[in-house]
Amino acid sequence: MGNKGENNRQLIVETADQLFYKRGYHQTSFRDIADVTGIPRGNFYYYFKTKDDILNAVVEARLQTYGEILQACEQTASEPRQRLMHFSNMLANFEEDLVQFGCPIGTLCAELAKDRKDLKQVSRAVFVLMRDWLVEQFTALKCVKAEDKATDLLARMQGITVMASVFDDSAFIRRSLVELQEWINEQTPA
Amino acid sequence: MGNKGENNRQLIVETADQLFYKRGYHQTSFRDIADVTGIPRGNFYYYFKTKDDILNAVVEARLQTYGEILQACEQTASEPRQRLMHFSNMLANFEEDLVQFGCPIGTLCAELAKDRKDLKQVSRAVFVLMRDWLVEQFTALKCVKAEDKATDLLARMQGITVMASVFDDSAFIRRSLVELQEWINEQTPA
DNA sequence: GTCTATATGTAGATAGAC
DNA sequence: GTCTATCTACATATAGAC
Repeated sequence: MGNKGENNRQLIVETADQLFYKRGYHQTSFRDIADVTGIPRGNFYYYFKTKDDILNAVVEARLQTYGEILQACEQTASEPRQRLMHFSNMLANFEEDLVQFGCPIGTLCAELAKDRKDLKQVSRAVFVLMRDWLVEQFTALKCVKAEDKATDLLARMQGITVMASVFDDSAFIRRSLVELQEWINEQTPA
Repeated sequence: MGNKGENNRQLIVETADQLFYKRGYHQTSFRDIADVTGIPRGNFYYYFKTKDDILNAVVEARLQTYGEILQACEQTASEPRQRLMHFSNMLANFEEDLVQFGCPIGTLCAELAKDRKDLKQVSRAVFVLMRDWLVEQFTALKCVKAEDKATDLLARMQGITVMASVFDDSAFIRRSLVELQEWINEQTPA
């Protein structure tokens, strides 16, 4: 009844999201997306003008997804410190994929920073979303320099993910998560 | 006198090294390397069988380069803690490129982890080189769990680089380096 | 809205003259 | 050793029938 189109569009975006993550943006072709979705290559241009437009839609979808994750962190815990704990638990929750493919957001920005700075700016919106939320939590903890703490936490998680992937070492994630959560517990009003 | 060939080979490797860093492996074509070096595309196959072989040569060259950097850290300082300080100073020394293109080794491994795990294993040799050296330094410091400390330091540096690149923020590198060096100073035998 | 056929460009790789 | 011309495959994107 005319909503088949929207279903197809969503299917393309979800599939592209996964493939951009697990193969990379440049290494994902329309053929790849067509093979997974069963939608012919030519149809893509009914929904999107260019491949870049698909990336824009993927970033929008990720903003939605990670926005919901942040909401879940808020609803599961009322105390900011516990919310940060839940946030950092993402390292454990996505352990297997992180080791194999790295962080979906970090690796996308890293890839696009090299030859598509315009798209990198688009992709980093997901990091901005998370950083802003983290600033709220550190501010609620009455930490000094909440902005710095927020970026520090993201940097710690990115570094852990990069090295875990380099050395195919999921145990490193688990060990580092313990240390990271100790660090979170040390964050006080000063 | 027959050594022109070796010069050309070295020129190809050095140019590929730079381009693989600043554009990425997959996004660097033979045409790109030919344009920079002035060597015709067809000639590449006199020196290398495949593009993958060029990557292997680039990794060998990087092992040489970073081996020399580690030697310099050793020769500049006799105390292990000071050697670690010099090592971490790489963040400041390469600040501009790190913000624009990320870490040459980290981003290469991250890219290849997605669709060329075989080449990722090759590329991570540079990390193994650095980690082994760091283990020596932390062991000389009589730290417990020197292996863990070595990987922790690499992870911290990777995370700092990723976020600095994401937010185009070289000031974040400088601030984080101060905190990282405080951490190095806290590493004691206990 | 859906699909096939195709245009246009470029990738890695090869052949063979010089 | 060096260079040009070319092969095959596949990329994004378009045209137009149904």
